[in-house]
Amino acid sequence: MAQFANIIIDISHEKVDKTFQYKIPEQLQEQIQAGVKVRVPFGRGNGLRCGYVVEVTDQAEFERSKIKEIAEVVSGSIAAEAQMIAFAAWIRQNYGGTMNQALKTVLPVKKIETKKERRIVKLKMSVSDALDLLEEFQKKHRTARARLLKELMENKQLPYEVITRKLNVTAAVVRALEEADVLEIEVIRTYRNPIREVKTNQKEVSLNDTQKRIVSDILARKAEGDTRPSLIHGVTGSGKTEVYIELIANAVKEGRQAIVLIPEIALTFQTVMRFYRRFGSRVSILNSRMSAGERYDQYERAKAGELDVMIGPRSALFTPFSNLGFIMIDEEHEASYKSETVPRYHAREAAVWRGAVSGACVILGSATPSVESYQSAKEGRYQLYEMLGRIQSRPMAKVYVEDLREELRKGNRSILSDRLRELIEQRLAVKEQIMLFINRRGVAGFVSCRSCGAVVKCPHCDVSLSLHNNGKMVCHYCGYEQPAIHTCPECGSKYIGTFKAGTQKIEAYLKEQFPEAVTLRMDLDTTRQKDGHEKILSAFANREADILIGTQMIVKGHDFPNVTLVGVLAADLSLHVSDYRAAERTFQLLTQAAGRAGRGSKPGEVVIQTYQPEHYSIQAAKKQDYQGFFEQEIAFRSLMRYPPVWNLLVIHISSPKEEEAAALAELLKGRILDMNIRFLQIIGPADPAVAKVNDIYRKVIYLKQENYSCLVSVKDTLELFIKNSRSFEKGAVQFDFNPMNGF
DNA sequence: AGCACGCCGACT
DNA sequence: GTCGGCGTGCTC
Repeated sequence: MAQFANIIIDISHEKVDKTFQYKIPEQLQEQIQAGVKVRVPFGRGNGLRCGYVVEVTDQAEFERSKIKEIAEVVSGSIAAEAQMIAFAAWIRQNYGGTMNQALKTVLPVKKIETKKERRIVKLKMSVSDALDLLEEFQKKHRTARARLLKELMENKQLPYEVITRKLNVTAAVVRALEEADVLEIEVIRTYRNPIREVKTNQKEVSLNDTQKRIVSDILARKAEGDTRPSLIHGVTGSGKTEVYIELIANAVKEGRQAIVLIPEIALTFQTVMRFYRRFGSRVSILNSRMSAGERYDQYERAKAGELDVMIGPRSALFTPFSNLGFIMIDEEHEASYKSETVPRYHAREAAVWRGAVSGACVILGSATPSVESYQSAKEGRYQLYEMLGRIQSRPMAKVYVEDLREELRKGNRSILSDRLRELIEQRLAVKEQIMLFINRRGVAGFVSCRSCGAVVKCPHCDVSLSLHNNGKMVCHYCGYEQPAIHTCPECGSKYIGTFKAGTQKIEAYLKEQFPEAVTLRMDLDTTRQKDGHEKILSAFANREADILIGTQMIVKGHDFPNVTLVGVLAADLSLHVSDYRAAERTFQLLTQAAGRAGRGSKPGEVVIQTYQPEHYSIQAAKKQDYQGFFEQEIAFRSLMRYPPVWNLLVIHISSPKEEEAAALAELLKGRILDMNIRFLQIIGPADPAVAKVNDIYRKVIYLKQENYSCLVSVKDTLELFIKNSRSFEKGAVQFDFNPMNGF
């Protein structure tokens, strides 16, 4: 029976923006749980304040004698805020970290300038009277009053924060002067609306038969009480968005609210406008470019019932709607739905939880569903809907796979295969546009043979070895290492090494080969400035350039009707990162790239260049055969016991001292072994891809087990162990369940 | 945020 | 002395 409750006091001020521990009195035991609103004695005066229970525990984290008792439970509080606190508790439990870290992800940042109310202080007397009063204050050494009055005489009105912060005048002084009729305080509510006013067009779009069938089936299932999430597998251009909008409209009609999650990169003006035209100013957006204040305002508007729909990336999931009816996750396979900081939650899993708790309908959508989701659908945890035809029956693009080994054999050592070069020339001649795509991300130096395509792999893990700067080749899964090689072990060729070709090099090469063509380049360098991303894409959409070269950012979202040729320069790049999701990611990228070609009335062509044309992810992408890919991939995951068949928990250990990190890792491993869990596979401690960052040394341990909740309980045990062990004061430990990115 | 405590100049 | 006002620090 838990004795203590950690409580966050309901005062919006940084100084008390943390948890306080209280005893749970006997008679309240049953009512106390995360999210419950309570009243507690607080501060020296023991005045009763409202607060929310954030966590229930047996651990006294404070001197026991100083812990006070909870006074009472505030009943009937199923407020949005309480729900979000229960959400934080769930996230902490499932992904690790502290309750404060979980709260910070779930609740909006409270900052002084982000208050929903702005208080303005105005002078309430004539200047001559004020002058007399000022003299009196100065004479009597009432410095704070004098400072404030002088400033008010110069400015007439001042924001409250300026007075307390810059002028260093306490609230008590302001209140005293208010009572003395020297000044008055005006309260203004200000919300920032991030979307410009636009005429709305409420007219309903007519749905085709497939769209209608899906909408009515989802609604029927909901009416029957089937709470399972739905997965919509819809190819690019199949009209998924209309289905989402229809379902949202339905929830709104019932007086409920909707959250739409979109990967940040796809959150374009076009996308937002589609929702905005239908739902008007009751739609809002969140994005990472917004200031903390703007984001806070959006959460406040939602809480106040001024919004029906919130659109945004991962963090929009935490919009405090009180009667949430619908959660949509578009492009659900995207890695950006997994948080890269503690707590490392997955927005898809968290959305499913929130949907279940609030009775909201959860819809996942993708042209290339994640292996996890598709597996869930196959096993009946999700309901699957397929939308495999394009609207107006536009033909799918024609896909060519070009073997780069063959090109080398023919003597072509350039970055363009003969076919791609030929097709580029054709397109330039008829003034149609071309996109060239290179996947540079996560290319942690795998070594491949340009002659036969062989990639050096770990003999134990079936993932590529990475070439480290010290000349060794290392497996990031098990720590296996071997010296770097200079001839191919398969064919003896000396054309072996890491693949290096940046977007800049490619652009330079194209300028030389096709001097008449106008090129645009999109990568981290060219998009760093504000809206750089959007500028380049709209310039290309306006046909200001013939060829767009870029990394994966160019294959997401955006419609370019005049693009009829898409080239993938080296599909292998994403295939050989040392990551069990490499094949999945490659298939997704190739499919998306193919979806870019021929979205207008003209048919499209796609050229995929690769050293491994026989690989199933490339073959499946060529045939645009998701099913075929899935069957092969799930077999591989099953064989290698990777997620979603088994589950993986990665434990990151870091410390400023190398020996310390290694020692802590061993200590944790020892503790795990002590638990003596059956069928738990322990790998490591090993060095991660980047073993040292900012002079912090890192180690990783991988745990594999079929049962997810078994890994959660391992995490619980280790968290307790870490908390009670002094050895961990010098190091940090993070948990990552089923990671999305390479190690 | 709100409250108490300790410090400091001013005044009976 | 001691009173009133100001600044600081703490709140489980």
